[in-house]
Amino acid sequence: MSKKEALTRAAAELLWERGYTGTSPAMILERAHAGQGSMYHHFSGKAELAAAAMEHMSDQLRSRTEDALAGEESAVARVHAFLDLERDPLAGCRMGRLAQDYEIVADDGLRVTTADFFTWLGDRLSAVLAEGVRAGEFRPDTDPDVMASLIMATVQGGYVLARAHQDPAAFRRAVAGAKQVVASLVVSSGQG
Amino acid sequence: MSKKEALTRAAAELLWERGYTGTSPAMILERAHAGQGSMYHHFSGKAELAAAAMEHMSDQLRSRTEDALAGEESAVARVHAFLDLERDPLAGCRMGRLAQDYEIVADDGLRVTTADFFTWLGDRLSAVLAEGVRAGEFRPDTDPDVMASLIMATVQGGYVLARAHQDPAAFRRAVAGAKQVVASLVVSSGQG
DNA sequence: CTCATTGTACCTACCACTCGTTACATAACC
DNA sequence: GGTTATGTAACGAGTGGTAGGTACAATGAG
Repeated sequence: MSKKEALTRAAAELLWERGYTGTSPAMILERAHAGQGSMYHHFSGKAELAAAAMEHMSDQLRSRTEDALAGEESAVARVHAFLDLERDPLAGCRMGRLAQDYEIVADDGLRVTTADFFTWLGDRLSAVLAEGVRAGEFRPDTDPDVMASLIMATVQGGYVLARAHQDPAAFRRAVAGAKQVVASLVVSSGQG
Repeated sequence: MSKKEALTRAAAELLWERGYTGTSPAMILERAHAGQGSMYHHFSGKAELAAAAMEHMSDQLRSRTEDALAGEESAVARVHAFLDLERDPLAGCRMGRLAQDYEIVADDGLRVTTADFFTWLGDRLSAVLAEGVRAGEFRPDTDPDVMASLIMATVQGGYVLARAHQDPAAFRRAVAGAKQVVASLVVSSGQG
């Protein structure tokens, strides 16, 4: 693994654990077993390294998410698969946590990475839900965009609650609610 | 206003804007027009001042929330009133954002303030929902705890999405989803 | 030899904090 | 009444350490 890659990985880990403001170049260098020169050779500074790390994380998340949302099963099954993805509630969402960081939001170059991720995720969820509506699986009055927002927000909010309580159950409870809601949209169930 | 109060207020503002890690004593002193000695006279350090500021914010939020959740209207109306409370989506939730901060979570004394707030909020929402179920307003199979979690998570997640996109509409869309869900639990509407 | 890569030394600014000090109010003594 | 204790509030200089970065020399593959 090149030093550049080691730096990117170390930065990604630390951004996840401590956020942008809470991560110093020194920490990254130590974890990557690299000297300062390496970092400032490959990257113009902390912000550019963070941007690379964020792209890395975003790619990971997209591929994991796509694994759940693609496939041949029903739309309900795929949305549930998304909600059931293995997550670490106490660690938080790699993208969501960064969106709470003042310096990330202040630097448009960094913020846009998180915004693009959530735009992509919202579009994907919305598309799957819309498919489900077209297939007659979901009630016809289902609003895919609003439901996609609700699902994303529930997951993100679940992380917040779990961290506050230091209890993964808080996350699971919120996600359970989202699953109930999705299930209640299904036409064939006795709810419609 | 005493310097102690000025310091607490300034700290509360800055914690909201920049988080715990991103707020330095120097910033607080400047905003409070206080000298360093004042701060270390009234508080043992940054953590204790932050704790006081967080209590202050928690009290504010509880009173605003209670205004919405109390009252004589129906349970649906009160939950909707809670969801419709005036908020600043781009600023984020005073408590929720801090729960994302590494140093807050690492310091149990600080974290517990956020945990207590969300415990209280969850209990209040759950109680209102349970009332609604008992009154025959909500479907009898409604799970008040899970729905309370879902509502809290949606609001918290809405903040995350709004900050990522730098667009309050993202928050409103998530909350609109929550309101639809609450409405769908109502027995008398044509949905049951 | 050359040039991308990496490490060391150094720099300025800021962080969180300690400490000695002054300002001012009330209380106690003669 | 005057003046000396006592306690609280407020101030800012100074401290050791770290943040984020620059300058430059050493290394090593082609």
